Amino acid sequence: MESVFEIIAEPNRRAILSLLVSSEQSVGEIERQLHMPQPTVSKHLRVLREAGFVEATVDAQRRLYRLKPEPLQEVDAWLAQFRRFWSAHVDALERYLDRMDQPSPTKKRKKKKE
Amino acid sequence: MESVFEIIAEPNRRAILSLLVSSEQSVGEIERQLHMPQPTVSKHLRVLREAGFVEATVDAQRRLYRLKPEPLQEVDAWLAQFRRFWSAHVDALERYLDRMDQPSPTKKRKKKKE
DNA sequence: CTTTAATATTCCTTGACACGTATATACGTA
DNA sequence: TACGTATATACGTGTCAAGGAATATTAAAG
Repeated sequence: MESVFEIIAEPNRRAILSLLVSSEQSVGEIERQLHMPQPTVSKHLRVLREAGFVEATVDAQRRLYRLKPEPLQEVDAWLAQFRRFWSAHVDALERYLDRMDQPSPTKKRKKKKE
Repeated sequence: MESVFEIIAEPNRRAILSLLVSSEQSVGEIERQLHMPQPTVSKHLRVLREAGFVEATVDAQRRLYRLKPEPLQEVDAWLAQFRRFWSAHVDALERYLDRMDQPSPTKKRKKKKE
């Protein structure tokens, strides 16, 4: 389990991360909100913790987990190389649709979305 | 292989995507630049194609593969929910560093949070 | 000090998938 | 036609990670 991409490939782990974005949560709270068995939650949290996605503080018997930004920023950094590419694509599509708008009604151009 | 996250979990597939961001490439070109066996390249391209990450056009015996933006934008959309969070973190860090920077060398530092 | 609550860990099984090797298909050309 | 090139697919294999069930650990409460 080396890369951050493998970590977020697991749907339950993504769900946990999404849950933690609002505020820190205990294991039991995560368990209840996501309807997952407790050992499953603990095991995924362990993976997330060791990969640096979350950290925990002890509160009596509870562990409160919260998000850490760095690994997700790493994903963001990898995605950055594609943003230039797809914004160029959107521009090309818009130019294309603009050209389609003018000509005769025999073309298949459909309605524009609001 | 349902989610886009599982697709990009594989390092060779990420390498292929990064290669294609500059321009379209044939299977053989990918094979040579990434030093991967040809069947491996073809198999990964199949996965990427079926997931909508790439598309191919036929040029004689060659297939020219190029990037499609939508699936990567989907990843970007998922990441969006965390940007608010980590920019808040960066802001907090910057405020902290600002407080550390401004005072004259004779002043003492604030206590770190726990 | 026994019990209950919260979380972590262990063991086992199962399935997915990445790889290598070999072969198949398709196209162009002598 | 036969042949070389480019790409795709089939098959067998090993690895690894996720899930379930049971148990261990730790802390608080009684």
